Amino acid sequence: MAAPEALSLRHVGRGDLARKRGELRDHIRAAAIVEFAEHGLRGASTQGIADRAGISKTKLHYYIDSKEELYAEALTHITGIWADLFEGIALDKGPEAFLSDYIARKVRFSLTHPAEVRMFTGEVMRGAPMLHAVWAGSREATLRASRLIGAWADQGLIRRVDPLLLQFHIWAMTEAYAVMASEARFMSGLGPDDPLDEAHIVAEITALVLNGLRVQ
Amino acid sequence: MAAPEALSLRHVGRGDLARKRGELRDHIRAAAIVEFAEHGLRGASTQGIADRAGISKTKLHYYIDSKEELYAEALTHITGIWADLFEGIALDKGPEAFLSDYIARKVRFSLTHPAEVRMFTGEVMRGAPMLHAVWAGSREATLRASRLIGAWADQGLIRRVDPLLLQFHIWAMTEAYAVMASEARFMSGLGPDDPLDEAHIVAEITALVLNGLRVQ
DNA sequence: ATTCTGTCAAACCATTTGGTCTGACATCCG
DNA sequence: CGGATGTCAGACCAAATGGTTTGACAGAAT
Repeated sequence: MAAPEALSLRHVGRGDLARKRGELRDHIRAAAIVEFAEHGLRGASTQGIADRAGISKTKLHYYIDSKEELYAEALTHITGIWADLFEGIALDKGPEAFLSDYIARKVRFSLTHPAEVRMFTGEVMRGAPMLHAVWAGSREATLRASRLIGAWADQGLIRRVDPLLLQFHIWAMTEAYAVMASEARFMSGLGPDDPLDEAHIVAEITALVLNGLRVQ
Repeated sequence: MAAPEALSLRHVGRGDLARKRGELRDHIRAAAIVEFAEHGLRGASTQGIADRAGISKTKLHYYIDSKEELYAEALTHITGIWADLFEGIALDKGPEAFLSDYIARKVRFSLTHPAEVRMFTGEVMRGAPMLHAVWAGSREATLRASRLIGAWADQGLIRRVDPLLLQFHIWAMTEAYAVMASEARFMSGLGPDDPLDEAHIVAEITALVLNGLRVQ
């Protein structure tokens, strides 16, 4: 197999050791997420992670204890970013404003952080053995959103739907642009590195959902 | 790691060797698909495949040449089933009939063959290096469907949409019930082995799409 | 200067991996 | 019967894996 392209590691002036160390850990995690996204926990190799990070395997193990620990840390890092993404989203401006904002944020994250979404999806695909703890918290947010959607239906603002399945469907459509990005590019006639049209994607999903709910 | 449960291998009377041989290959492929779905090509082990098939590693290698060959054969097998699934679907009965049928078939396949869908999705996630040849044919069908959807819009039967993205979104929603089945069960409060409600899922996706397109 | 701490490469190690070799046994064909 | 062919388990092997040990070097503190 060809050596993977090393991520660029911006040069850090010596003297600021704590910061340098933290940045290197971030850099390693970013490299690891790409490797885990492509090969899963079992298929990922520490050598592959080191190569992607542009460091030796020894240096990698100077910063981490084990592959499993790095995997778990990357997963919680991702779920943390994910939760942060929806801080401060407006819950009280009605279905159209909320759904438009929600969909736009999800699509943007999928396009800017495809490796993160893929690694997460891979973990879910193999039964999510390490995620049930994380999900316990996320389930709360999901149920809260379900009640909100149910209330909209009560008020006649939208057609009555299964709120949980609606969320599944929005997740599926928005995350698809990370998961099956290669398929989307191929079918669209784009090259492997051409950018997907974020505004167009957001507009199409939003229109499908708003019309699908018969938002008033 | 605990030994994976071996798939049941129905006893085959001796004497019918050709049939027995073919059935054993099918049995091995089924076991391999489960292993590949869970661990990807690199993470899958031939020992794991042999264990799942309930045979020795030697016996496995008596029937296959290499892990890669088995992987490729499983992929083409899956795409073959997938193509067969849509033989004879009615193209001329208008959007509602077509979309309802299409969604129902996709959901059913995801629920009855989750490992197949997951293995395929895994391959797509890692850039689908082995699928571009397969996709060349499938792209034709996709473009044909796009023209059909465009014609519906021309006739005023549906709202105007990007036909390609509409297909992506239907794929994403329907395949999600294989890909993120564990997440769906968790969020729904179901146990890991409880069945998902196929009719309900089909109804919700179909309603979202038909309303989303403002089908007349 | 010396000692201590953080950083890192080369060599190394035990285990697991994909895959083969040898040889046994069974069945079919003459 | 006897050989040819198909089927399969156990021992085996080279390579790759995750991870450790050794020791070197740099800079800061004493």
